[in-house]
Amino acid sequence: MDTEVARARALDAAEELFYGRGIQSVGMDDIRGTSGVSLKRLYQLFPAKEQLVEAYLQRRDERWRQRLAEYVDRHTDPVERLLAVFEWLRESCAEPGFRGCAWINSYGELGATSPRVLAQVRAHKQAFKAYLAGLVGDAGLPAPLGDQLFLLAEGAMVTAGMEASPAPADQARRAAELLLAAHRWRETDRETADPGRAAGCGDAGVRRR
Amino acid sequence: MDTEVARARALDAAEELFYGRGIQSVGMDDIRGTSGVSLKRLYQLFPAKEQLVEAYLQRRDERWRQRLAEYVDRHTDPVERLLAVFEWLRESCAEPGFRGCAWINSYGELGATSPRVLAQVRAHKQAFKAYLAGLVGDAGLPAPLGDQLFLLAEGAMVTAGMEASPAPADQARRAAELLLAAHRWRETDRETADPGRAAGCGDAGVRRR
DNA sequence: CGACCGAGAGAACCGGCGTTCTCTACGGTA
DNA sequence: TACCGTAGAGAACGCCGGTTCTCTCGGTCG
Repeated sequence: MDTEVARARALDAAEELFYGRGIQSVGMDDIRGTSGVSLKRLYQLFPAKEQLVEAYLQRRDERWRQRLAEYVDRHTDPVERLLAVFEWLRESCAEPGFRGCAWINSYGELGATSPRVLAQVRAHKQAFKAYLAGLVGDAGLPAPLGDQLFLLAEGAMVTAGMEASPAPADQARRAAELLLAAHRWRETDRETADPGRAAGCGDAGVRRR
Repeated sequence: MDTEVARARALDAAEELFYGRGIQSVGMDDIRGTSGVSLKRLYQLFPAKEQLVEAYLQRRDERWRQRLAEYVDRHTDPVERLLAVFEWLRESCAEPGFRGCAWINSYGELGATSPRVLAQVRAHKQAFKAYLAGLVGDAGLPAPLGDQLFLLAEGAMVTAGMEASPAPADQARRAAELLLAAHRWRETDRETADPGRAAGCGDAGVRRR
């Protein structure tokens, strides 16, 4: 068996088992059983379990972001591209075996004890946040919206996993639409009716009833 | 040592260690060392580690929701009570040793293998969501806002843990204000200018540019 | 054809951990 | 004082899992 094939099978098994059961609940022998790659080969490819975990998270990150980008690229309108993120999320959450965000789960389990895992988690979240920020910028919307949409997406993935339902992704999408509209209204308000308040980007415009 | 005291010390140690390091990374001997409660006593109080975990999550849930309610009860205005949730979240996230949401972390680690843990996690999230729904109802705001604020809060806790910063709680608070305003405007629009669209609660009012 | 290299299967090693057991000491009681 | 139940300290037990080693076998090259 080719080295590349063995590596791919090992990572396939790692993804299936680590994501489905949690990392510490899966032994290297389980990886061997599922992948068909012998222990000897496994340890040639990955000198320790931690590095298999790292490689699993990294490959999943690449694929995850690529699939997201492909889905988003089916749209050209900048606002539709933003909302497409939540549609894609909804599809992801509805897949069988969905169990929340792989990186958040890994963080809860190993974030405190494995610096390599922690680095992978942070890198993934940072990349996702940067991607959202790019979409927000392309739509000519203010940067804080990117962070807010990021929080909605995180909450949706976590909650969809725990409730075993894609409904949170729909709720997040509706919230995203409202936030979009709110930011746009605020921008136009600022330009036309009330330019003096442009500096304070806080809650001044919201509190009044 | 009194039984109640031993139980409390065991749970104190469990909370400190399980939350700080993850559950599977902490052995019963660590609990003993930190709590000063002998192994024999520990197993009299909790027949197995899983039940200590369960009790830890349950007691933390009670305290967590009580502290939240106390913070919220310092306000009387219904809208301020809603926003107080995010202020309290911000304070929680800023505490030293904050490492995200204990229940989300536990879900990632044991949700797939321990039904008792899974039940605790779901119960806690359901209770928090119900509490938010109550606040939203008290403010006379539409129910979907409760779910949306819930997602923001979840995202904020998770992200604050990973980034080791309370900033996400601030971002969530601003998003909450915008969502509140959006829902209110939509309500007034519906009553005054455009009652015919009241039935469709979807995105019709947002898409138009 | 024979020596060698690499790979796979599985045992072996070693430490860790959940759980139980033993031993000792102590405090209360007749 | 003698007895007894209890609690704590720590060892012991069994199992599991990460990692390494051994043995065997098939293919390759001189």
